[in-house]
Formats: sequence, C-alpha cells, structure tokens
Amino acid sequence: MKTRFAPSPTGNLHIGSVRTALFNYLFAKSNKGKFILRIEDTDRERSKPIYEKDIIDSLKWLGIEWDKGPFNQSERTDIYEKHLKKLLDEKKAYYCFCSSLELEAKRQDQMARGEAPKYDGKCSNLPREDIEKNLSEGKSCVIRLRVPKVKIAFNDLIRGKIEMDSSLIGDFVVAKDLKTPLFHFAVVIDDELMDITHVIRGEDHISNTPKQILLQEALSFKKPSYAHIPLILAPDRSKLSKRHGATSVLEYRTMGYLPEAIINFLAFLGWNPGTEKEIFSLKELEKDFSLDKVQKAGAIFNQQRLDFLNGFYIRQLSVKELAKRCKEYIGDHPDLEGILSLYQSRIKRLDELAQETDFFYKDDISYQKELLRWKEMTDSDLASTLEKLETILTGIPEKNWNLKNIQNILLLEAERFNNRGELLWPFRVAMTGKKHSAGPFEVSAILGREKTLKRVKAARLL
RNA sequence: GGCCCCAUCGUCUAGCCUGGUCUAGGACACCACGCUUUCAAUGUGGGAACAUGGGUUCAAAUCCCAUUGGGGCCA
Repeated sequence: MKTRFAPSPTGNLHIGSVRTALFNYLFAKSNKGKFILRIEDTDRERSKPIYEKDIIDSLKWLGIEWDKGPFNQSERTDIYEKHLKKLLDEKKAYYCFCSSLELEAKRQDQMARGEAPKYDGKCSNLPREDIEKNLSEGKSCVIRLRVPKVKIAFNDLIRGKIEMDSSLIGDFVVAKDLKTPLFHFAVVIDDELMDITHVIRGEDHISNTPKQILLQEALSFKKPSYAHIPLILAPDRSKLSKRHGATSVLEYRTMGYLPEAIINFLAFLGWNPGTEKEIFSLKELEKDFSLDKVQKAGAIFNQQRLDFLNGFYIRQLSVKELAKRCKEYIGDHPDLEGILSLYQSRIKRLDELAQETDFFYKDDISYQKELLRWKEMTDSDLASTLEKLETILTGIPEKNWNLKNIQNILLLEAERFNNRGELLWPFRVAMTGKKHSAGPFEVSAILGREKTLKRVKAARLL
C-alpha cells in the first residue's frame, strides 16, 4: 500500500491540508505501507520555494515523515509531455482554439437554460491542416480530452459507491500546451508512475475523481482506491479560511501549540477510535487508525478543544522539557524551572507565558491601588494590613527565606484575620500586580527577600 | 443553474452497515458545588441532541423515500 500527500506550494501549509497529510500518513503506517511527498508545482507563477520550505518544515515539526520524496512536478514535464503526445496521436485528446470569451458566453447560455455547463466539442474534429496552421500562427490553445459518453462509478472507501454521468462533464482541458499539463493530468500520471494505491484527499475532490478516472481509462492506467475525507469547517460552517484566524501550521507553532496537541486534535476531526480513549500520540495513532472509522460529515475546527488538548500536553511535560520548549516565549531566569512549575498548569499556550510571568523579570511593577483591596476592606484596614505584612516579612532573615518558612509564618499570621484573604490577597497583588496569578508564597520565594520587601513597601506608598 | 456529497447535545463524536440491550454514551465548552488567598489544576454533580414529513416493521437514531438545511465541484 502506498499513499501520498501532494500539496501545491502556493501558500503556507494549511491546517486542513495537514490533516489530509496526517490521514495519508496514518493509513500507510497502519498498513505497513509507504507514504510519499509530492510537490505539485506545475503552476510556475504561483508556486514559490518559500512555500515549499514551509510545507517541509511544517511536516517535520509535526513528526509526519515521508518515506520518499519530495518529488517536484516541475521537474517531470518531459514525462507529462510524452503522455500528452500519446493521447493526441491516438486522437483521445485534441487541440481546442476557442477563445475564453466565446466559452464564457456559451457557458452563461447553458446555465441560463438550466443545463450543465460543458464544452460543446466545437474543435473536436478540426481538420489537421487547420490545427497545424493555428499552431504555427501561435494561436492560443488548450488540449482537451475526448470524453466518451459513459457512466463513471467508483467505490469510495468512506462513502461507498459514487456514480456520475460523463456527458455532464464534457471534453475538459487537460493541458494548456505540451509543456504545461493541468492539475488532473499531472496527478493521474504521477499516481500511476509512483504506484499510488490509495488516494486519500478532501471531499472537495469528489467531483474531480470522475475526470481522473476518465484520464486513467484513456491512458490505460490502473485505478487507485479513493477515500474522500470530510472537510474542516470554520465555526460558521463555511470553508476554513484566513478570515477565521490562523490557518497555517507554523502560525500555530508561533502561538505556542505543541505538535502533540495539533496531531491529536486533527486526528479526531473526522476520525475516532470507536472507544472512549481520546488521548493519542502519533505512534498510537499509527497503530489504531482505520479508514472505516472516518466520518462523512464536515467537522468544525473548535479551537477551545485544541486549547484543552494543548493545556493537557503542557501539563504532561516534565519541567525540564517545558523549559526546553518555551525558550522562544520566555526569558532566561536563575529559577526558570521554579517559575515554569508554577505556571505549567495555568497556561493553555506557551505564548501566554511572557505576559503571565512578567513580574518575575521586572524590578518595579505597576498596577492600580484598588487591586490590593480584598473584598470590603477599608483604606485603613488595607494600610494596616500592608504594614503588618512588611513587619512579618522583615522578620524572616535571608537565610530562612524559603517557600516552607514563608508559607508557615504567613499562614499562621493569616489565621488572626477574619479571613486569610485579608492578608494573603494584598500580599499576592503586591508581588505580582495581577488579579490572577500563582500563589504569593511561591512567588516571593522565587523573587527573594529583597524584591519582596521592596514590593511591599511600594504597595504601601500607593 | 446543473451534478455530487452530507445531516445525533453549542462543538468533536459513540451508536447506524448487522433494527429491540438507547429513559441515546463519552469528551470539549457551559453551570453548580468541593478543595482554595485569586486564577488555574483537580474531584463531584447538572443542563444539553437523533433536522422535518411520510413509509417498511410487532418494534426505527438505526432501513427506504421525499422535503428542508449545509457543503463541494463545474468558470
């Protein structure tokens, strides 16, 4: 068994495309087959090396490894030309010189009459002299496949039998000229030559499949099995696009998502193991993935679920590993691991780290005085609490400045208040300047005696 | 417009093929409570769905048809 992922390098790798890559990869792995990467860069204008790099970097980051390739279609034009010539020679394809203006007018006309828009076959039987004359004059042309009137049926591995009438398709364009084959043509040739046994792709290709089958028949190629997977949708059920936010894989990396989370999330968009297990590593997926557990209906990209999974995987990491992974998001600190262990369970994305922990990195912090107030506390209550806090903390000598001591002493003192919060809330805000944060004992232990006292003093002056 | 695909909680889905075990299960999100100085994490509990209408059948989420809705392809 052999599958392929065949993206066009005309933009950054889309998160939806990655899911297609993932399913192809998983299907190959779960069947001990091969998975290849093919770059469909026949569109010279829109294909860019930078996007090709993006595709490769994205797949590598996610751990989706290909067995062979990448193969570039742009380097295979001789092969396509050979097959195009053959079709032309066998009169299975022909040159068409109709202008796009002419075609558009006909199309409008057909649609107005409620017919399927298709080519009317005007150039299908042009005399040889006319063709040669037109070609030598450099008249603009395309190459069309001569489509016989047949019923085309294929068995989709996910949807079952799908049938279409070829008379609705008409003689479609397979190449602009001998050197520039179009999408369907290059795909069919490559899938044959690369021995692809299973084509797994988005359901937007269902309507393309009959065309490719027609080409396979014209070229006497073998037919791969097809599996059309459901599309990933935006929350409004339209196709997921830029206007819905991030779509490229590497953008997700920048936002601080872990590859483990992305893989797990994407796998469950349209697939499930049929059990209640929902946490899967790539390796586990490789074992358990199966096409007959793939859904037929489109799935909405639910970022809240991705966030949950990402938070989960962040919590699974050892603090050391977390430190390694968040280098781009947080500065160096003598007690970086201490900080991270405080925030590991509080973040869903690595990029939240900088903002949440900024007070560890600053000399002075700023915040509104109001924030120091615990519930109904009066100004004088607050002032005396802060004074008391300073006295208590000053009483802890440098050599005893550690989490255990700070916690024991403060907790004991806090019992004298009506509510612990009266002492501990202002303490925490004085340390962090934030409404929400890790606890004050842990924070001041990392901050150290000097900074802690400095911040309490600063709070008193507000 | 024509053709094709699809339809279970707000979302991802189990169940559908092989009707009865479904007073429809799980997860995310949401709400409440517990823990707690705040926020998380964590524990417990809760609300929440078979698109509609016909059929087939003793029995339909499950099979068939239609409608509606959504999506895709054709330029």
